[in-house]
Amino acid sequence: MPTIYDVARHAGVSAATVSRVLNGRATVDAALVERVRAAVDELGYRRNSLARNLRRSSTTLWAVIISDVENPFFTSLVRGIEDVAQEAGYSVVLCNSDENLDKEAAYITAVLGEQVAGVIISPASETATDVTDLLKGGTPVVAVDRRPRARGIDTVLVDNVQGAYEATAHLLEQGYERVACLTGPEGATTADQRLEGYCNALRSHGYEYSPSLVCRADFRERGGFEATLSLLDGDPCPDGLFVANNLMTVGALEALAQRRLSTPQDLGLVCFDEIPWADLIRPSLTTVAQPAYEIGRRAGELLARRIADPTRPAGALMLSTELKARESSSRP
Amino acid sequence: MPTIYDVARHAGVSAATVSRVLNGRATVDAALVERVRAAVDELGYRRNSLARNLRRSSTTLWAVIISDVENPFFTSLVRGIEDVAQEAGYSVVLCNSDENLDKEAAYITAVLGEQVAGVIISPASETATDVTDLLKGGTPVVAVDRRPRARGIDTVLVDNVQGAYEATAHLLEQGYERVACLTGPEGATTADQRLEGYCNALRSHGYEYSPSLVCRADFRERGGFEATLSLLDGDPCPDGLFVANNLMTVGALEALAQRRLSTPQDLGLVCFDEIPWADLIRPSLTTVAQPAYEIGRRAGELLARRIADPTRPAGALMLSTELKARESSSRP
DNA sequence: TTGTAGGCGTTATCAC
DNA sequence: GTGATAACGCCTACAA
Repeated sequence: MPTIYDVARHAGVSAATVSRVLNGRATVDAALVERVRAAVDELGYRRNSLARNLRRSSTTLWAVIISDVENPFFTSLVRGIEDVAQEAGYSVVLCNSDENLDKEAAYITAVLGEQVAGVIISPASETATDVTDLLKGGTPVVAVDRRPRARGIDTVLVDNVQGAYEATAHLLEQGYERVACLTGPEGATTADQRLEGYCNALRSHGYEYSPSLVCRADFRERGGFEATLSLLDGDPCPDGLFVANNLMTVGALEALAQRRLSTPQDLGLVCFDEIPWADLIRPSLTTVAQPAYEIGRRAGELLARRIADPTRPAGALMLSTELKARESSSRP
Repeated sequence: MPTIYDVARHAGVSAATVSRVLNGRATVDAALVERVRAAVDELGYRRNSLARNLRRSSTTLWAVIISDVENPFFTSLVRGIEDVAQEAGYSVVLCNSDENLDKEAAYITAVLGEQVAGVIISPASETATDVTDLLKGGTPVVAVDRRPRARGIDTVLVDNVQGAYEATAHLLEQGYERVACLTGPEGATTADQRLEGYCNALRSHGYEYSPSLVCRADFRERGGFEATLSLLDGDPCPDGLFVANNLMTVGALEALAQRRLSTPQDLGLVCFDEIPWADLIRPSLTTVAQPAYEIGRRAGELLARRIADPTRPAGALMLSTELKARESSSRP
């Protein structure tokens, strides 16, 4: 692999001049530029990013720490980030935390050593995720989806309370009277806020909150399946169900199929998170769509801006969800 | 940020010794090890990977170049790669080529400069994708999903011909008589091989190949939608349809819905690629499942092995698909 | 405008 | 077993 010195020798200039041409900063005599470019082509020179990174003590890498790339919500999110990153000249390193705090902490440490230019993280836990090491190290951080404990971090969220409110209100207004809520684990802000929205809707529509109509699971398919079965076995038996994320909804649908219950006749169903196949299943599935791609884009833009100006005050962005009423919640 | 020299001073040893302790290669006196570790903790020292990378002229990064993370097939694939990578101490950089050769080429160039430890690529084109630069630079490469032009590359594929054969044979054996095939663009090996399997099945079942029952699209939803409509308008009108990938199948389902045709009564449907919601739609969808996660794992393992021993002869792995017969192809 | 020279933080090669 | 020292390849004051 030729170095910048080989190019310099070949072009009859100094290494500094080659560097200047390559980086296009200072002005260089047109004739020299020409000779340097020719030498670069002839030798097939390519800049060694490792040396450059060390010298500049920074990389052009963004780390994205999320729980699981196989979740369509995170997939779209990552795509949004990646598109912005590419426009801004960064690459994206993927880190699946699997909601596992140890894995997440290991990634944070690794990312510190790698001197990534920035981090976008969906904190596995509001209370236990610790990004202070990153902040201390001066690494720009943007949080998405969930609010981090540390303040002063750029954040992109959706209005979970409002989204869950609309979902629940929609079911109540369709005439369902015993609407249950299947939400995520305690301590996850998304889970708690969606439960809060559910409660608000009950209250504002004159219904009483019943603990036996609320169940928590782990935001995964298996958990959704079991939790739905237990809700169906409860007393009172729900005639409506609001599920707080996409994966648990898959489990809920399986539970309903197993019990031979159909929507919207036996039970009205609304799910938080847009689902690619919501329109394809019969009956089609009513969802509270999160703008996942847009969340990713905004997070990427915030990160780029913070990298450019580390002193700017941190901002929190809250995007809206959109209720997409389909068949599963339309009371016959 | 403390450097290795700060640690050395603090522990009263040389930088070389600190390095030895940190890398655990050479044997160091137990007492010194202790002092070094204490100094590391006290100072909160963390290795600067940039300097290490430069010195060793290598990184612990794998680049994964695929067309789109939003495609569930690639998502599972990436997950498989990522899990192996983590076990082996590597991180994964994501590169979406969008099936765009320029973007792909740009990533290949970038990846060269970054001196990644290895590359896993799903080539956008068999003929036009050029990985020779990578090979010349000595970067280990593993191809997945599609066969690259250059030989001597580790490759993980599925048996597309066999999978498509089974899909088509299944439809014919169910009694569908005018089975159409919607495949991908010419030149994509996956598209061509799946078409080949379709043709083989027709022949072995005594049916004649009819050009008007074959249509090519771009492997995307929109293309699948339009191609399906044109197939339905063709003569003869198909009573069965084999769609060569997941995204086009979404388009096909939309086209069928628009025409108010239902499976399996009006038309038998089988799709290549497993689909997360295949079991949830009604009627459920018959698929030819690719072991996407497994492909990713195998590719990761091959890459790790090649990095360890760059001289080992390249191997090609072919995994099997599995026909998952569900309702959409079960002739009433 | 161009060249010289020093150093980014680490690891590997020497002597000791 | 340990310590000094020289790179790895690039960028950037500073000097010319």
